[in-house]
Amino acid sequence: MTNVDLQKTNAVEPEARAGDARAEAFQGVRAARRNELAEDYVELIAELIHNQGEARPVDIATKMGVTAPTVAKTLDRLARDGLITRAKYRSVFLTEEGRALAKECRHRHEIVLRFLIRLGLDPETAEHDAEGIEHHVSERTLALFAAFANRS
Amino acid sequence: MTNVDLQKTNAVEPEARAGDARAEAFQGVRAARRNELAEDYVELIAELIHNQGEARPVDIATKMGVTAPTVAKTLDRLARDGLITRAKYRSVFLTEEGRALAKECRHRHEIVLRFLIRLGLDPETAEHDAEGIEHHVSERTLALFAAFANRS
DNA sequence: GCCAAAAGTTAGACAAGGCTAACAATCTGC
DNA sequence: GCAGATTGTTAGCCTTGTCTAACTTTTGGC
Ligand SMILES: [Mn+2]
Ligand SMILES: [Mn+2]
Ligand SMILES: [Mn+2]
Ligand SMILES: [Mn+2]
Repeated sequence: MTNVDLQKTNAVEPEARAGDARAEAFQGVRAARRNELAEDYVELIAELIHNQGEARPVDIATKMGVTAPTVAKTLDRLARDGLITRAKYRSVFLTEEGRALAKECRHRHEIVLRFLIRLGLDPETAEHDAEGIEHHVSERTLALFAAFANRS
Repeated sequence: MTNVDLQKTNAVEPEARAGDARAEAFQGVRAARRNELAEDYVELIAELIHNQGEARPVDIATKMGVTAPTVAKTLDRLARDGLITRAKYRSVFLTEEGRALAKECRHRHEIVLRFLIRLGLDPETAEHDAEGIEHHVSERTLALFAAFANRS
């Protein structure tokens, strides 16, 4: 129906878009939400590999605050999506793509965290909020956050 | 193991907590995520009622960028949760609780948006990012955002 | 080297949130 | 006041992400 309206009233529209700017914003947020878990996982996996030498499901479960079967299923999805490799009963490895994503996420996380602390937030709340906010910050916003965090 | 370690090293722990601060942060983010949709819906419904006199599912679908059946199912959940009331083939009303939540969400949204614009972001990107960030901002952070947005 | 504990997997349940297809009710313009 | 358009509902499918229960594999202390 909205589709039909669009086609009628706007037949030259380059993309068959879903309507107004609001709808686009919500669609963007939904898209971001779909990546949140993968982002948090690869970031954590990279950190575990760095700190402990390997990323074991049990540690992922502890840090994420979920049960082991939840981790197992999630890791299967990450493997399916090409972000990690794994073998039965073994610890987890990042693919090239996973490593790249982890690096990017860590970078974003870092900036958001430093920004919040610079704003005046206590480190604990900052860490908490950064963990959620990081997934919803555009490149532009990130640049502004970085500039603010680094200002003298 | 971390669990066991914790129990060993911290047997007087008041709450049987799930481990470290990290796990708590992730659990908090997951809790926030569970409320996102309800928050966006009640905020939008309040706005539609204010602007058009009523909130019709078709308009909710258009603004949210989802299909009508998705809206129907979501509205059923909101009704179950006491945030709205609805009758078949009629438009949607907020309960007292829904109205309170909508007001709070609108307030938060407003502050986050003004904050981002004040930071130097273009209004369109600001609207986009605010739509995601608003759900992950603690009271403390919101206060800092408000102070920054209102500074002279 | 055995065997118990720890870690990991598998199976299966369940809710949320998205979709399409098909049908039902309401509204509107004549 | 009816027919066609619009709006709304229902049914059913799918994926994600969580859990518990039960099983298997690995590991480590003796
Ligand atoms: Mn995060
Ligand atoms: Mn993070
Ligand atoms: Mn929002
Ligand atoms: Mn909002």
